[in-house]
Amino acid sequence: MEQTRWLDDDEQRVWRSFITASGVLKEELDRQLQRDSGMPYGYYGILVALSEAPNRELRMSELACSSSASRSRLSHAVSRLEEAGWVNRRACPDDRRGTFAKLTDEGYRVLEQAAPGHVAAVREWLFDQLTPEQVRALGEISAAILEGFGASSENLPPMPPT
Amino acid sequence: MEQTRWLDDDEQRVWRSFITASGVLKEELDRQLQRDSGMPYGYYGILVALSEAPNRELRMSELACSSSASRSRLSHAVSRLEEAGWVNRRACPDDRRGTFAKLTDEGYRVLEQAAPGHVAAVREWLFDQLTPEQVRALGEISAAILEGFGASSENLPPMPPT
DNA sequence: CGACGTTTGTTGAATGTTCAACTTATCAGG
DNA sequence: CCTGATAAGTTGAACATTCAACAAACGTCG
Repeated sequence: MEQTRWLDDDEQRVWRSFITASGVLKEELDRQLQRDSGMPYGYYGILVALSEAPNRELRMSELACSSSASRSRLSHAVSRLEEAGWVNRRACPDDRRGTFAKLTDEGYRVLEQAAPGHVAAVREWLFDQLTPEQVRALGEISAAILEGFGASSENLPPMPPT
Repeated sequence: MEQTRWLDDDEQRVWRSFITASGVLKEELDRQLQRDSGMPYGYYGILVALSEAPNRELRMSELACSSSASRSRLSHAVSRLEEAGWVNRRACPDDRRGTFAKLTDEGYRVLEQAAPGHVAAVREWLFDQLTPEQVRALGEISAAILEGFGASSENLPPMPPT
């Protein structure tokens, strides 16, 4: 094995700032959504992905991809969303292994009601803190990180309806 | 109430890229640490914070701050770390409400063993994907986001020992 | 002093996530 | 057609995190 290339002080600072900032931001968004709309951030992403799909439904596997969730997480999450009446499951006719998840009308209404507060929070805590130049840079940086995981910057996930 | 200022297409792309990239990165680090060292990322941060403290111990409240954890989360986490024999609790003599958490020798050894793999992962998935200019920009962007939460860029959290 | 508000830390319940195992179905080759 | 490999989705157990409630100790100000 090779010997470790430790982070120098600058890298150290950047790394800690980044991981802390993204963590705090996500936690605050989670809290905001939970408080105002009774769902964690991840569930919001699932509803958004469904809301943008044709007929507001997707195969579980596609939904997992769109919302960056593991199959297992999605399965559990959809069960909860189904209990809440926001999503329905439907068997896939073509592939008998498959399942469709479909956003219900009520789910869509809940999403419409949740979106403004969520977007306001994203704006306040992210975009309002950055210059236009920084926003552009952040986009490129994020894309580069995703590239590193082999995730094409295509089929990116969640956000507001309309 | 005002009417919502939705994200335009560019903002949309930046936002989704950012939240996805930071999420995937954190998940991969979590998986790497769990697999190679049997602890989640948050626990690693706690051990690092302790390792950097004088005498390798801190008041629970300071530790919570240093590792960006809620009091409750920290309390549960330290209980687990204590069961693992990596951390000890000790009553604070000055303030009888207080508790010190102290990294054990074994805990330090575990941390030493975990750090190289973790740093290698951070380097591979973050720094290796970015130009030096992007790294610099990411540092400033992260600091700006933290500023927005009133968190001074001071007392930033976790990373490798030595 | 002494009452009230604050800080510190813990706890238990509810919830979310992960991992591994499993079932069922599709697909590709022989 | 049959077999083995792969893919889709679910499940349960173990674990982590959140929230609200709580207990105990400070601190302060009348």
